Amino acid sequence: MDSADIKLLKEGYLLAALSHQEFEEVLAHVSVFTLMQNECLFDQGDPATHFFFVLSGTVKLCRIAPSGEEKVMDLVRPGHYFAEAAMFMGGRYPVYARVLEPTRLAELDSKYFLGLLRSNTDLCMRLLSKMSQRIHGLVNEIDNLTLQSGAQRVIGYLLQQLPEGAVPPCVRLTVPKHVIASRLGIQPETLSRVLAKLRGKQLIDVHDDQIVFNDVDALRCLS
Amino acid sequence: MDSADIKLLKEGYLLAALSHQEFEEVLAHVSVFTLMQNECLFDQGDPATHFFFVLSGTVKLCRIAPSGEEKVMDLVRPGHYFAEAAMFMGGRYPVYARVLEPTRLAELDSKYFLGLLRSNTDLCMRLLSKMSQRIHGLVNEIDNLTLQSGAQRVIGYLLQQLPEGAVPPCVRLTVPKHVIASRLGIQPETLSRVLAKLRGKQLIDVHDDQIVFNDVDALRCLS
DNA sequence: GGCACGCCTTGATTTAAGTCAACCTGGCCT
DNA sequence: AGGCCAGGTTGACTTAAATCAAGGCGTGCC
Repeated sequence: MDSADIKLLKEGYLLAALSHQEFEEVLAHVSVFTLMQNECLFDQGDPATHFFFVLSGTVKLCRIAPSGEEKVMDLVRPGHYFAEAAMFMGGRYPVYARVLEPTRLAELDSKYFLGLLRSNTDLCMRLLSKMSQRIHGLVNEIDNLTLQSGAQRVIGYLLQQLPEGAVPPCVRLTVPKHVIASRLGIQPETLSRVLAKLRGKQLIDVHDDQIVFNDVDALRCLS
Repeated sequence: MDSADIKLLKEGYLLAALSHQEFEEVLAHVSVFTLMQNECLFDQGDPATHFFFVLSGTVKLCRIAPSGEEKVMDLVRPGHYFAEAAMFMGGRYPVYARVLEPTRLAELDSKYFLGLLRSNTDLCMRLLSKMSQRIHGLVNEIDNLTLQSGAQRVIGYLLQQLPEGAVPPCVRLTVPKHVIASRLGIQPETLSRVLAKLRGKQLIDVHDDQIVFNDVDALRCLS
């Protein structure tokens, strides 16, 4: 664990509220390791003994429905925590976690962290706020899934990925397209067709995983 | 505000962790009032100065999409809080709230309650747990909306409404059908057709808002 | 090299659900 | 009573997306 890792970890919202001393204590309870592509971190239904922070790479959180079909619930990128909700539940992981590429993770002990929370009210408040935001985000996602068409969801996703100052405006898809499709609740074929149609309208150019936006405003209108 | 109200309020998860004395203090900051059918409690975008608890009746939480379409996000029944997430955000209500029938509400001051939280860690922990559960619930709803058909969602909703020990197994729909349809992300016509089809298969009997289940196991298989 | 495999694309077809429209019913109003 | 309106149902039609099927293309491996 190098100093860049430590900086990243400290900036994550769960630990940002800690005093320097508290943070050092937490560090002593963190273990860092790397998983290879496609390795599984935990299975849906495993006891939630730990929660995690992504240092580099990408973690895919998936849920398997009773029917056997599976749905990508989240793609966790560097600088973000995951599985912390399961910690408060004190139960089991409601999803399984697999890495999409070689991924460095920090693993934190749930019991230890719960103890820490009990002794730090401010931290609690920040957490409450963060979790509200997450709820807000999920509510928005439900919006998207019910009130918007597949094409609108694709455009919304692309615009969301767009970095602020990019000139010309473009994005690089950092995960396979079929993963994006699942996240948007559509089939890979449909995603492919939507992109083809946008390309036909000259609104975007697609070269493999590079997407250039020719008319951001027009796209924004469509979403 | 009678003793039944007070009991209900105290059993709600937000206040359950309070000591008797703290609870009495909170009571002094609660105001109770009744809204008539279709009255609006707050609008989407209003500053989130209060959060609420339903003593009797039903509150509909709706979100209006940029396109102008609207979607029922939640139906809050007696014994449940709502708008507490907005309190932690410290911003504005992301939904509007309207009552579906004459409804008694308890209104709590956000600033006061935040102060209380700062002085009570246990309460924080309970809240964190509850909010995790809510997140869990929303994740499940996203499941439903993406990998289940409309018919499956309808069946799932009906089974969820089914009281434990009802013989014969039946439910009464306590809200208008078009509201249920919106909540399930389908059109009223589709809901009507799904129910008609289930009736055709002898799986249920429908008499207005009374629905009798003829074969719960078969339904469970279909969901 | 040549073959297999994963990922993506494209076309043809099917299906689920939305839309549009007509109609029925019961409650409510003057 | 008569008329009106909201809520619900049903039918015909349209549309969006899933499904099925084929083929392209790059990568890795024997």
